[in-house]
Order: sequence, then C-alpha cells, then structure tokens
Amino acid sequence: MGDQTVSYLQNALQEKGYRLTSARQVIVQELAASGGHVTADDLAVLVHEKAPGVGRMTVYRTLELLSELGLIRPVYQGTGAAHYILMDGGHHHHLVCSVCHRVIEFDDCVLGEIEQLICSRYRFQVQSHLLELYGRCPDCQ
Amino acid sequence: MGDQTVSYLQNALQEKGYRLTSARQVIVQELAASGGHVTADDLAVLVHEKAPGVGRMTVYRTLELLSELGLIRPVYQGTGAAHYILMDGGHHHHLVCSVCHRVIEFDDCVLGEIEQLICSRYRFQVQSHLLELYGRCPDCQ
DNA sequence: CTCTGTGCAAAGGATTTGCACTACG
DNA sequence: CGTAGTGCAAATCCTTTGCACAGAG
Repeated sequence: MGDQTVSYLQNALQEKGYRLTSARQVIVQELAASGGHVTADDLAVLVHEKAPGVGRMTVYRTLELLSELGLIRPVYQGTGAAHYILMDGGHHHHLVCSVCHRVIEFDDCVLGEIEQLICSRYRFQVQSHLLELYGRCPDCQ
Repeated sequence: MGDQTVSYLQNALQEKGYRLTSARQVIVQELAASGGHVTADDLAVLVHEKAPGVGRMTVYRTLELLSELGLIRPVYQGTGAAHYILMDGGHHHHLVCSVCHRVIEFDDCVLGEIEQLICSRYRFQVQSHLLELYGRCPDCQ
C-alpha cells in the first residue's frame, strides 16, 4: 500500500489529463498510506496534518474524481459517512464481521472455492456476500 | 421477489423478537415488490401510497433494522442517498455500468469463472469488481 | 497566459434524535 | 398493561455548490 500505489494513482490522474497539484499529491499519499477504509473527513484530517493549507473541500473533490476514474470506491461500512477503498489493479475484497464490524482485507483473488478458502485461511465464518462487478453494459461498449 | 421474500423477511423479524407491526408489513411488502435498489425516500413514497399513515421515519428505522439483521444492505450507487438491496438467501450480485450507471441484477452464483460467464451471458464487459463477504471474524465466533 | 484546481462559506440533502403517543403481544 | 414501535419536527451530519483567487502546464 505504499509508493507503488501512490505513483499508480498519480500516473492515472495525469494520463487522464488531470493536473497533479500539490494538494492532490498529499491527498493521494495519505490515502495510500492509510491503506484505504477511511472516510472523507478522516482523510481530510490526515491531509491537514501534513499540509495545513489543503482544505476539506479539496479532499472531497479529489475523492470524487478518483471514484469517477474507478481508482477508489465509496462503500457503506456501518454508520454515516462513506468509506473509501482502494481498487488496486481493478479489484478489492474484504471481510466484514457482522458482530464487531471489523474489516479484514485480503488480496487473494481466487474466484473459485472462495468461501472455503477464506474459512480455512482467515478462520472467518462466511455468512453472506456481495459481489459487485463494474464495467460496461452492452449499450455502453 | 414476491411473497416468499416478504414472508422470509417477516419471519426473520419475528424470530429475532421484533414486532411485526402493520407499518413494517407494508414496508417489507413494498421493498420486496420493488425488487430492491431503492433509496429510503423512494421506499417511503411507495409505502406512503399504500399506507398514508406510515411516515418516512418508520421507513428509515425499519431499513436500519433490516440492515442490522443482515437481510438487506445499503450500497452507494452513484449520487447521494443509499440504495438498499435484498440479500436473499445470503448473497447478492449485480453489474454496475461505469458509463450509464445502470444496474443489472443476476442470480447466478457460480463463483468460479464468473467474469467469463458474465461476459458471454450478459455481454457485460467486466472491468473491476468488489467482493464483500459478511460473517464472523475469529474473535466473534 | 489560460484554464483547471482551490478555498471559503453557505446551501442542500439525507439521516438521526427527543419526546409524547399508539398499539402489538 | 407494559414495552417496543411510531410520528412529527428539529437537529445533526455529510456532501455539494457558487464564486473569486491561485497555481500548474
């Protein structure tokens, strides 16, 4: 979740023609450093510590931009504010405990026999799941 | 998405010791009838048409309750308000178009070779995905 | 230089809470 | 009957927007 993520995000921004401002650099750095699963406000605080000049609005707008580009995703995780997760390499998986709401990330993308694997590897008792696939529908290709 | 969903949800509520009030009955019926993917406000309007006495607050609170019980899930889908989806039988899958944001539901739960299958069956070009697994972590079992 | 990006403050929505009242079990 | 559930309104929280200014390319 370190430098490679940072440069990946920064490159993606520039390749799409967006400017790599100092504010965006800090935001992306802190987002990557946090490993994701932060709210916009959480991130704004982190960013503000590193770069006091960067306001909360810019964080919101940058997150929105990264979301549009498919680089991150907002998800509901318990209460209130949206949590943003990194979509490194186009996919993301995590386990959400239905009791303590703890979030356990995992990178294994073995789409077959997932649940058995999760159960044995993380000792996580899978009860249900949500699989969201993003892409282009027939009309939009 | 019909009567069986309704009775499933209603039974689940009662088994957990929650009262099956007339307001909750209508809310669950309309939620099931809509097939999910509605916002709390959307649902409040639907419910209000069928039962004018039921207020928006009750809809919010019922959705929150159903979410806690793992029967439905709030998800971000484009702008603003949370959309609620039915977690029938413990799982849910859908395709989200990155261009028009259309949502295409599918029931096939073939966890192997999913993407190829989706591509050939729905002509949906999968670009990325998010798989969320819900259950109990080691500490909470 | 020009146009995108930023910051502030204020608006706009969505969701939650407090409290008195109703009705399920 | 007693407690969980409801309705209303107001409060709260998150997010978006308008506009003048600053900085990247």
